Amino acid sequence: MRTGSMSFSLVLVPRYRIHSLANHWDESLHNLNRNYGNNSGIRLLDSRIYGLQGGHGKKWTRRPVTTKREGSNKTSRSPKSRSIEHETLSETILTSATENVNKTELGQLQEIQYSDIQKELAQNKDLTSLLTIIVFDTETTGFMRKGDRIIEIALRDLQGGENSTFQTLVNPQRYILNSHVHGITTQMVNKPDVPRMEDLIPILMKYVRSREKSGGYVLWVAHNARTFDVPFLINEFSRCSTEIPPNWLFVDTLPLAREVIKFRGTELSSTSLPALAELYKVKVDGSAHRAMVDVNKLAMILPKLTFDLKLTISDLFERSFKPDLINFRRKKNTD
DNA sequence: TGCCAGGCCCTCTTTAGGGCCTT
Repeated sequence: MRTGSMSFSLVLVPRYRIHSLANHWDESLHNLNRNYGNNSGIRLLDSRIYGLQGGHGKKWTRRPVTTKREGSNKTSRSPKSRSIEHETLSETILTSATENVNKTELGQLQEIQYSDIQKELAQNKDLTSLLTIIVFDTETTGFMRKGDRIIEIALRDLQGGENSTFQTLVNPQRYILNSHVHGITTQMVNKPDVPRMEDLIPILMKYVRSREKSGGYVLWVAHNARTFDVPFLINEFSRCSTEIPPNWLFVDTLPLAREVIKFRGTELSSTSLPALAELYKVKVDGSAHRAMVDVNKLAMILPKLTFDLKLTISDLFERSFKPDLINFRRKKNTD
């Protein structure tokens, strides 16, 4: 098991129950400021504390590939299969027969099923008791979904509390040619103590499960998530024959930044993460383009962004998407 | 020979083109 480069943080405040978006942001921001203001509030823990020995111990169930067809980036998951997943979350059963469902029907069912989830949660007055909001970021070997690989992943549970962050390098088992961007070199990741994605995924899933509420959903938030982080995540899970849990939903903050620029005008020079950080006067110590640094930036930007746009948790949730609804279409769509 | 990222948004407009955003 390659776990040596993984780390968790212990934020020195107790966990608390989220009552509202404002409370949620305020508390999270407070924790983040407290811990990053003096850069001393986070202690890195030995990964063994979290019990990371299970990767080869068969503690986790690998699920069949359902996110990608062989030789294609298009999703192979059908709504029929998803309905099964909703019923038996831990035992996904897929058959080749699901491949034959009419495409139009599939699209309609996808929309219906997902909107049902959104409706259910959006109408739930105690939405915050069901949602875990995780800000995340990935560093990769490049921009190409097909060929490039994730080499670092970091995430922060905005609920705070013990072990609210997760960060690790990932061994892509290849040379890294864009070290000038993030400072992560081939030598740093191609080591026995750096987990490969197949080692990491079960650990990551167990970590997220430890953060999520019973019967709840996990809202993953990233900047440009829809066309960058999430497709990379989908491909990595697919390569490892593991399915992204059906209760994971994703929010892209890039469209939110575009909305802000409409009424803020030239106050926001662009919709990039650095521009947002500048607008909201967010400063985080650390190397730019390292995953946890960008996670902490976005974690501090998010409450300001939602405040500007007057978004509630329900609003944020309604803007979320499921990974299997991402269009893996070619440029100049040939569908 | 064809591929080389791709979804979204804006503009000189949508039967299109180019820039932005992510590494």
